[in-house]
Amino acid sequence: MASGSDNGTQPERPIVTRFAPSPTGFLHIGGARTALFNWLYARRNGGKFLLRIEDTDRVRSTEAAIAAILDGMHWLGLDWDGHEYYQSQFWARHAEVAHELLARGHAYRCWMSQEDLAAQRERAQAERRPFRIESPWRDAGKSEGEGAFVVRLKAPREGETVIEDLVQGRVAVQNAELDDFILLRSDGTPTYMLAVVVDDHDMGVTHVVRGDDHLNNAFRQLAIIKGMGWPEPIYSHVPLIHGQDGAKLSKRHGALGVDAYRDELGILPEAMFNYLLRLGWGHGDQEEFTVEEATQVFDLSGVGKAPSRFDIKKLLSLNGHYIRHADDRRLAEIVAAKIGPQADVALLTEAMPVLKTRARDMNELADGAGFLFKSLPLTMNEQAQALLTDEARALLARISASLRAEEGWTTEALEANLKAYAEAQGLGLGKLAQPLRAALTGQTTSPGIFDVLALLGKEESLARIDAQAAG
RNA sequence: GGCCCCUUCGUCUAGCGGUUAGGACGCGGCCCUUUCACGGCUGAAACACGGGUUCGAUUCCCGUAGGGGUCACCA
Repeated sequence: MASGSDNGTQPERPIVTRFAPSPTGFLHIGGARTALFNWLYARRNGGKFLLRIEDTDRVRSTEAAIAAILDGMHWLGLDWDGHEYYQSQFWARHAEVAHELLARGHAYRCWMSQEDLAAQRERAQAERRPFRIESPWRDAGKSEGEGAFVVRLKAPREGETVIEDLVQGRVAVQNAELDDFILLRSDGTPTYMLAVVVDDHDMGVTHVVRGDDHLNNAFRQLAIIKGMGWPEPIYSHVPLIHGQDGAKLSKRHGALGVDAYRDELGILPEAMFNYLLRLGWGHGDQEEFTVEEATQVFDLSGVGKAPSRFDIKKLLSLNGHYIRHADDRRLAEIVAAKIGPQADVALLTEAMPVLKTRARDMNELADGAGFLFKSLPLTMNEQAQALLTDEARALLARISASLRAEEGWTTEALEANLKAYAEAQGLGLGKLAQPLRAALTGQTTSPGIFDVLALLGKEESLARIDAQAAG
């Protein structure tokens, strides 16, 4: 089978991928999909999938965000190998590498002030030429400046850097475009650019799968990797996910954490898994994938290069599909938690087969189950109220009498009973079903009326009917 | 603006020189039917544009337009 599982660069090494979120927010759709692709690629190829929390930004990183990310990954079934890594633990190592680069002549100390830099930038702007930092310290040899300094990479200026990206294909950039970015800040702390490279190397990461907003960074990072003489990872830059309007999905743009999809929108993890898998990736005409199937056929070479839009309608549709195929007891437990203490898991489980074809998310499912736990007097919605005309109430009274005589209170017996009654009265079934539905549920939509009767039980059914019956 | 990437129905996608351009979501219709769903059938709906290359381009190349990403002592 054709496969992008390796492009020949490091064929001997076992595959290691990683997901490296920064814990400044919750696990968002885009991050979840990146994690999913990394996980699938590792699982598909018998490799390892690692998790590294990029908590270098101590101010913005929070414990709550870390917990939410781990929780979201557990929910989606994305398990990582070994313990999770924390980038902040490796500061000393990052600095060590920076000094190694210094020693090798691939980096230099720079005493340029931020003011000097701003002036340089302004001048470039005034002359309408692209700005690229030009530090006088790049080739200053052993000379030293005064006070605080940063360590900059001495980026190559000749030639070009090429990446054979599993998703993007061959991408080349002129080295003249690269700048002497900062490795170590003036307070001695490492920048992200240095830290990722060092950590990925130290963790043995062979395949870097991430959002394509990092594509440009890859060229810079490669300069560090080459400077250290380390093996180059194989990159896969996955296109970003956009919102319905085509704009980048962001926090202020309706992006939610996966926990919100679970708790507020009532999405099942298998639906989210499947939706994310199919967003940006395809495998022939297949729409539905079990986790097992996905780990057998997923390949990064099947990931498209264009960004894709998040479509809640399709997610919901898939979710409805998975609800219909989900275990009744499991669904009942989730619904019971939404309904509250009056919910009865056993009854919900029994009702689930006729409930679950009518819901696309767990909230709808809970709403649909609501009638089971109502108590008299029932609250009627407007349409139900309108159905209960005097004529209908009179009919209910007669049906009540007929039903009272029913001994076998099963769906089948009730169906036979009511059909016989309707026929005897020369009425269509619809004539009695709707008033019954209104009386029994307070609504005009519900599962089949015989099922409703059976689920409610004889006593409760009759009580609800009698409450609306007249004449 | 510089650099990089992208462009098949409204959306997610299949396609990898020759197809009636396929599937899914959504939308319309029909069937099933006690309501609403589910399910089944069916309809409308796309190769951004312009040049090449070729016997033949959705497919390969180059432009144009449009979209996206990135240009920090953030990650």
